[in-house]
Amino acid sequence: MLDDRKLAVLRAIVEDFVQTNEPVGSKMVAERHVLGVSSATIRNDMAALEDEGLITQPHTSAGRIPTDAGYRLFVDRLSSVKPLSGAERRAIETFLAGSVDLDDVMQRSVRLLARLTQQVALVQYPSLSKSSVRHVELVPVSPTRLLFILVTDTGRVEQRVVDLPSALDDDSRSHLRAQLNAAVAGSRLADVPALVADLGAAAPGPHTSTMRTLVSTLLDTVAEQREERVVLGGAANLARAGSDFHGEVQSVLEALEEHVVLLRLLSEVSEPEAVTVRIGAENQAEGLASASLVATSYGSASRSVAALGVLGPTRMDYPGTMAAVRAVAQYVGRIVAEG
Amino acid sequence: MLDDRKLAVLRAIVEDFVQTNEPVGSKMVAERHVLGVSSATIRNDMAALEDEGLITQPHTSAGRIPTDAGYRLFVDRLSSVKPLSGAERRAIETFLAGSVDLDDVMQRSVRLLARLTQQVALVQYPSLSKSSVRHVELVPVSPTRLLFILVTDTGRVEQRVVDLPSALDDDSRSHLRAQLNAAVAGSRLADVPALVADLGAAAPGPHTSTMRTLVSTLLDTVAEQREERVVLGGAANLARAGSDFHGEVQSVLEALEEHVVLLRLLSEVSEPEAVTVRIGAENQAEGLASASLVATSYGSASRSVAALGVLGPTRMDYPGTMAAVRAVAQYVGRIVAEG
DNA sequence: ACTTGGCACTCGCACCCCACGGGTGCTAAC
DNA sequence: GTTAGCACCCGTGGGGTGCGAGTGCCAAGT
Repeated sequence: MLDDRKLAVLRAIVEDFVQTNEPVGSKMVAERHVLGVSSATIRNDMAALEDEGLITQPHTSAGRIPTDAGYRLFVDRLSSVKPLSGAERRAIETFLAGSVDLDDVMQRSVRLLARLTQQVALVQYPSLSKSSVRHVELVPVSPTRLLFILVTDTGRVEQRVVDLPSALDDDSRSHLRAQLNAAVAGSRLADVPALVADLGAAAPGPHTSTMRTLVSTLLDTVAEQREERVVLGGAANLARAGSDFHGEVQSVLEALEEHVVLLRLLSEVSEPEAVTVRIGAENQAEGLASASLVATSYGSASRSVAALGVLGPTRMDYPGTMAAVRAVAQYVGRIVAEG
Repeated sequence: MLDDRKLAVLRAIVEDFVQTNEPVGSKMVAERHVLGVSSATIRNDMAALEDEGLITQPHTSAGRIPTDAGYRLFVDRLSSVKPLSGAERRAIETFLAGSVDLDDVMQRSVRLLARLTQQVALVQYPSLSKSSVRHVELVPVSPTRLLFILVTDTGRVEQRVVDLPSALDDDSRSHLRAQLNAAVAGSRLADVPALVADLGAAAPGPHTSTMRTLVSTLLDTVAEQREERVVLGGAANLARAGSDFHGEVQSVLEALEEHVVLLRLLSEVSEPEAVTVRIGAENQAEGLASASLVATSYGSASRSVAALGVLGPTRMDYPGTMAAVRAVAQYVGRIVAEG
């Protein structure tokens, strides 16, 4: 049904349409690509491709444009990974090199990605649940109040003000801190709930209830809702590509403010080392029906700690974007693993 | 030159135009507002107002719309502060009540402000330079590396990874921390440079160079570039008001990504307790020529610690926006002062 | 069986034209 | 100083039209 030439025609249509943003007709394909057949033949092929639901015409007697399914096929079978230019690689390296802390890395990455792809970039902070505890610190703020600080091996620093049930002197504080660190330092945060389960109960002493408060703070910090963070950039690129979103720029912008939704989307790009592409309606999200997500996870070789990617119109340079996303993910992964 | 009636006409024009988004003509003014004169008279007044540069007509024989100067006059002399509805006050209170830490407060405030005003909201983190040191903490990460944490009385927690010149054992670390805290805890961050000036030099001991490293980290943290942060929200509201920006939505979005620019703008709203309005070209910023900034500072009664506000089209409900900004600033100020 | 040239047909788009109507400025009267 | 009347301006929108890109189909060719 779909012989090689028909696929070549599809590829030609996708490539031309991405480049020119105009419905592409049989004649265009015939003359801009060397397929060795006439426009009439291509017309027939295009009719077949349309029957398969891979392309469509915006209105009768205009050229064809790819459907979501068409892009999907293109991405899956027709696109070859476009290697980055040396200049781009160097740009990535120098851009990320000067980072001073995790916030800085996230911020720089998102800007970099937005600039490279000319689209909206999303970078997720390392998941707490995929990080390990490096240290827990208790900083006094007032006799009955302290700042609970959690530092992970991925560089995240989470803090939380805690109201204590009773006053706490320096020695007791040190003691509690030592206990907490002994229990959880070095462990995966995912395991923390199990590790501290008995800590509140089993430590009878003058500060049992304080310890219980601290433990619940710790658990709360790891808890679902607050554990994930995402930063985004390049929203201005939306305006430039505005027409591609069929006047739905507003709903895309609204979707971007729903970090919860973005995090869900990012969490679905599970497979490590591979760049995932979600095209149009494949994104199960309000307002992103004419948008595509190109994302991948990042981390050290052994484990991925979070995801990053870009969001753009379905009419997007997939090979180029995928290459950029993969490259940035590699660098960010390396930096986070070191830091 | 500008008698009371002419001003009343200007007010009518501003109000109607803000409401309808259509150039308002003399007839409209005559019938929708009770000025006791005929449309012909109003025509004369409008001619005068146009001579003064307060209104203009987008094209010959259309109604008039206010110029930047017209809005300016309206804001300065013609608008009465619109009190918030009880429902709004309650919304603010409940919305901000559940905040758990500073990040949370900032995030909630920005969302709240965006929703109340239907515009882009900007909230600046408390300036480090206007905060005091509550505590400095040194968390070991490896023998030659530690996490430098600075906690301010405004709830900000800044951290920084520091590479040490030599290994540091626990006791020395405690000692250095005690020294640092003794020197700066409780003082204004603005005064810190002076306070630590001699710390590096005057403390001869095995860890002089380590101390020097820490001091320079501390100074760096307070330094201009990284000290200020701003968070924004409600960008989707830009799209809704898109037409007001004369197709310059993109440049507005770009401006929003330049946090440095936003911070400069916010820093110019110095006067405490007053809501500052910058209209159109008064914003000395690329791409914000058709935007207005309504902002104010917030903090406790005694001192302001930062600013917040909203950015919208010049065609904006100034009284309502000003009321919302002021109210949110009051609540946020109170919360930050407590926390 | 596939390919190709030819051809009639279909629309979207850009363009033009013109009537409509809201709005103005002027003038003369009050 | 205010008002009614009036001529005039011009942007907007609807209808008509020609153009051109593109299609689908068919009959002939390989």
